[in-house]
Amino acid sequence: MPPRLKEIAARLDLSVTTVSRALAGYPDVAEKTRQRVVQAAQEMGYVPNVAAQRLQQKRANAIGFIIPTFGPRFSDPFFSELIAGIGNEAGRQGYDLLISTVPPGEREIEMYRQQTFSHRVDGMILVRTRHQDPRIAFLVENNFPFVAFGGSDQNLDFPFVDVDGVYGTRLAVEHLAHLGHRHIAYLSGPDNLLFSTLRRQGFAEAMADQDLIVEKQWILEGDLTESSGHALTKQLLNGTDHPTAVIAANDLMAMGVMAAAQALGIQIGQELSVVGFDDIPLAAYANPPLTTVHQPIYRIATMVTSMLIQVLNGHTLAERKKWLQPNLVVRQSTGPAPAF
Amino acid sequence: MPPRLKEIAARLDLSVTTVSRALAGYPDVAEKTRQRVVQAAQEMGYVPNVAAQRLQQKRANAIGFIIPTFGPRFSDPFFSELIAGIGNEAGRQGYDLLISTVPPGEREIEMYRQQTFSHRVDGMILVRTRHQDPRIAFLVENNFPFVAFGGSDQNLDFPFVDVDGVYGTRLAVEHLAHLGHRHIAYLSGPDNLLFSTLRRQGFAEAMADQDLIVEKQWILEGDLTESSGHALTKQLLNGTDHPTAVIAANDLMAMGVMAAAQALGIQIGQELSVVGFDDIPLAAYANPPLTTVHQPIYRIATMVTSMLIQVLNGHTLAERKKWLQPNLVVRQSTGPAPAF
DNA sequence: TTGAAAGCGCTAACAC
DNA sequence: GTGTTAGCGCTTTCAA
Repeated sequence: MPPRLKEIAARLDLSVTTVSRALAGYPDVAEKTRQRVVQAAQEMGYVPNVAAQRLQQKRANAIGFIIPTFGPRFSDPFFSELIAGIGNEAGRQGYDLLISTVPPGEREIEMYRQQTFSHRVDGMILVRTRHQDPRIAFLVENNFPFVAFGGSDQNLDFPFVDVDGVYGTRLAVEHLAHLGHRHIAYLSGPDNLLFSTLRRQGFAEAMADQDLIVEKQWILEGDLTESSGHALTKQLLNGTDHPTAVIAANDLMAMGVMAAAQALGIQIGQELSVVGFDDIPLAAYANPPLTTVHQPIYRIATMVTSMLIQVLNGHTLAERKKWLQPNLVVRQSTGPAPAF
Repeated sequence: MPPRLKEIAARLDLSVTTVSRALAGYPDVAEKTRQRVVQAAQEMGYVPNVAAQRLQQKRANAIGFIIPTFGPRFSDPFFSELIAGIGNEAGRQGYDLLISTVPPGEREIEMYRQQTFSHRVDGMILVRTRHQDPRIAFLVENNFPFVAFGGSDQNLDFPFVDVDGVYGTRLAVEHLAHLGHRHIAYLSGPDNLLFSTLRRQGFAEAMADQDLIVEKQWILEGDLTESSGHALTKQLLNGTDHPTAVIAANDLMAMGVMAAAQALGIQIGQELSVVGFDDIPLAAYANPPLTTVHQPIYRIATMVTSMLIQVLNGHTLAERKKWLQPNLVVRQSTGPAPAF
């Protein structure tokens, strides 16, 4: 339906070559001709066929983001913030964004092979890096451009942005300790995620520094969903001995913690303090508003994307490994430890 | 880096054509040859160059979803549910999903022109349809395949799925009326969205049927964000005369309503009842859990996507206009009207 | 300053 | 059954 270069050329009695060069802004086209071409293209509503351009130029002008889905859905504000940031920055710089979803595992790497080898995308964004991450191994091995949100424990050199989870969790522990809490539980994320172990490590270190004892049965592993936070909390509050505070590895689980405790008639902020990690937009609107470690997800997403595009444009990055310091946002879900 | 058809052909001493046909599963290839080809392709890690396929076949095997962003971000559980559904269904059927964001307005239609005329995508998903929606006009006019989540007031024939918002809001009003509420406020979405007017109309009709008076100053228009719900609620509760219940056009605003009221020391479910619309996953984990009109966003997203793919495959749809009946999920944010 | 020709990698019509 | 040829729409040498 829309015209092709051939039609424009025919109408102006020029060759396709000249029209192409005129539109691309090459200097070796007469100014007069250039203007005629540009105007005709405008009038006829010309839009280049990207398949042809991509085939010829061997670049897709697109970046890929494969969401590692754990359930059948990936409805998680963390991911929507990410998509927002990646999408906006990619669009701003003239790149398409290709989204796919796949659960971690065998099929995941096959997906990466498809996306990369098929020339669908020029580069990829990786998130929630894992221990001995097979995705990183694959991309590095094939020398395919990518930038990660999250570092790695592999001895591989690749660009990434990450938030210091050890430090962030330390902030949470110190905050609670200063409020007099001595019995603090920790809800971790899946152990294979790099950030999970870092945050948990931060918890352990900070607890030790505060001379607080970490109770084994108060360290539980969830899957980062509200329902998981909910379920683990029921388990946690089941025994006779309760923690007075819970730190969750992310906000979604923290929301689950609050809901479960409240269902048992427990006052959050008084009887039980809760701290999250992420500071998703809803954290401020929770009841009570959630104290949480703030990481600028949206901004990290744009950073990661713009770094990737720099790489794709052949630039070298000033800083290949960026570590950001998070900060604690204190709201009403935390308060002084209850007296016994 | 990955091999092309030419390499496979050379290695097996076949023509590119035969290799292509063997891989495509054409019957006019000797079984023996087919096996050799398939195995070689497997061994060599062949992945077709999609740009070439797309150019040749004149189809992108991709669908587009342009998110109408109202702010700089589109972090909204409604959209993440949608992306989840669209992405999963598209992936399942072998389609790529191209995501872009653009605020409604001039540039929006230009974006649609780019996506469609450039052959980036074969079809599009449209959401949050508007009055005299220029996107629908554009797509219908250009005969470009699309399916919408939301009907239209234009006299145009196109496939869509929608939820009966008039009925849904009626359920909310009736629920509150049965609880004895007579002073009900309504927080609407932007007036240009079709569903906003339908839901508001449902509100007006149901109120009339219950012989309840609609107070002009208790009908406010928000932008569907929590912060908007928050701000409007402060305004609503500012005067001397309060409603005893608020119905919000979506859950996010309802969350804002609850937070704002609670900040004023108001007990939700006792002093003020709140009803939302959508039933996003977090509604159940709100405090108190939110009474809301449930619409199956994820399922609608997969329906819309599978309908679009059917259209792209040349099938005619059994049902081009699907209306779904929502249901009310009663939780703890609503309760008997307080006695005065 | 412009045009002719080649080719990106693939599929499809048509021979053989 | 298999190969030859042409062509999708574009960019890019290379000549003129």
